[in-house]
Amino acid sequence: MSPSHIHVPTDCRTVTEILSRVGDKWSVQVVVQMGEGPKRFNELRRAVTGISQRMLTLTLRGLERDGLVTRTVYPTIPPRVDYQLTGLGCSLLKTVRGLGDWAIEHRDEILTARRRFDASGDEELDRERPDAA
Amino acid sequence: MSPSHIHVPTDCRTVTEILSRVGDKWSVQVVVQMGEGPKRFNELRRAVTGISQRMLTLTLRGLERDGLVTRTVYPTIPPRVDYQLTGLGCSLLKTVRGLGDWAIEHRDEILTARRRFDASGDEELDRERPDAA
DNA sequence: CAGTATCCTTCGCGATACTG
DNA sequence: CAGTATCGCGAAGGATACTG
Repeated sequence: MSPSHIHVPTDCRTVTEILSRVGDKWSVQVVVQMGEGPKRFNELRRAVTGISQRMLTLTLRGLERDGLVTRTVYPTIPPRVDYQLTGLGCSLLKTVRGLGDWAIEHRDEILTARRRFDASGDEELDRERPDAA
Repeated sequence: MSPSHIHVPTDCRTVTEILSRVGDKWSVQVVVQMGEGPKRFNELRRAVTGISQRMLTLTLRGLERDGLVTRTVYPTIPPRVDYQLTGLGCSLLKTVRGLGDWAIEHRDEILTARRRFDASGDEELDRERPDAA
């Protein structure tokens, strides 16, 4: 019943905390993979290039803890575990896509700005040490 | 002229890279502060509670490098430096607010899920060591 | 297959001191 | 006021080995 439309300082920390979830190295990529439906552990591992077994486990635990994914164990041999986005997870995915689209849309602008910035830094160095060239 | 609506693998890394900007500890908070207009260095420092001088400098440099803020130096004594969002920076702020709103909206759901998860973990421990209680 | 446990490295970040 | 330079810690994350 707390008025969520009123911004109190507490919200800032909460938002930052949740943003750090999104900002961590793997969560978003894992969530995106599950967007297409339930996935098994090694299926995710192959889909998310570069992730280690350890980090996939930790990432999935974190997402499960926050109620973003469900973990379903089928006690077969060999064992089978399915991970699936919850409603909350789906809604996060949608929101995150907004950011993803922004990134793709402005990718070139950013890369260009970066090159300009780096280049202008080099110029300053050249002015300090004209004999460097 | 590259078809930005077609997803090639390269985009994933770019998106991740830009998401990590958003996910870092201070960038978003600094950007939000500048949303209300140009700000001076120490003004930002006071507004963003907990940030160190070093991190504010690094954060601002990063944002400037990516073309998200401009840095204007007034060669007065004492020196005065204004930081201001660019158009690109403003558009990022808008997008990030989407995520912020999501976080505020689902804050309680997440916290509840967390408590449930942590509690169920304790139960399992109790079952393994019934004498622990 | 789906993990857990352990070790080890890298790096983000804070604290502190100094400068134009 | 607005930085830069240096040091050190703790957490994040990778590699590897082992298990039900």
